[in-house]
Amino acid sequence: MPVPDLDQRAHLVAPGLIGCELWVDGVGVRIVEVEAYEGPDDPASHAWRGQTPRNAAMFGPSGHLYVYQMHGHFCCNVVCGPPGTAHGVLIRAGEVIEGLDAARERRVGVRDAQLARGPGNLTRTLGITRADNATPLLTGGRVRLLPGERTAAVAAGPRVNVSRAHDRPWRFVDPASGSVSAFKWHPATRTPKADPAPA
DNA sequence: CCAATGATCTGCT
DNA sequence: GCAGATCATTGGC
Repeated sequence: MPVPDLDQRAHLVAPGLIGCELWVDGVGVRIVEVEAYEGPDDPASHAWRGQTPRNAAMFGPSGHLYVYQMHGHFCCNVVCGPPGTAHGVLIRAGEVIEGLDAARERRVGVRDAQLARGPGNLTRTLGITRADNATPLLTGGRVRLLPGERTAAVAAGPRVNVSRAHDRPWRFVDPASGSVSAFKWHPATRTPKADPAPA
């Protein structure tokens, strides 16, 4: 699975990232779950309302990392899309394939399969922090995005814990992996059926 | 300056 | 499976 062309739109890049590898300081994971966020066109994106100090990295060149902190956890995105479009792919989960000892040390009492299951857990396992925001992924820095083995299949579905734009199936997973989080609707919008009161 | 929001995680039932 | 904790960023007064 080669690293996809990161200048494409996020929802085209996202499925191509499944099976690729993310390495930080000797710890490597195989990406098994991602979500696409398409900047100002996407109500669920941090970039929807335009550029702010926090999301500035997403407006920068593709192939860089966008790290943000929320609820006391870090989440990381691969910046992609045509220049200036602020598209990004959130890395939601991965399987640790190298550096297991270091990974286990960072997450004591957690089963191997869920060391990097969930965005916040993944960054903690890899040791990614806000200091890695806007770091380049393709030029041999501390954080590197590398090609990996091709996966048997890639499944698409609605995004997790996003309160808007559920109709876009921009969550991509490797269905063969045990490190993928369960489908779950956002608490505020979990009712798939149209809630009443149209007019 | 203050209050609300949010791409989450963990623990308990 | 569900409710609560917890923290930085944002928008408004």
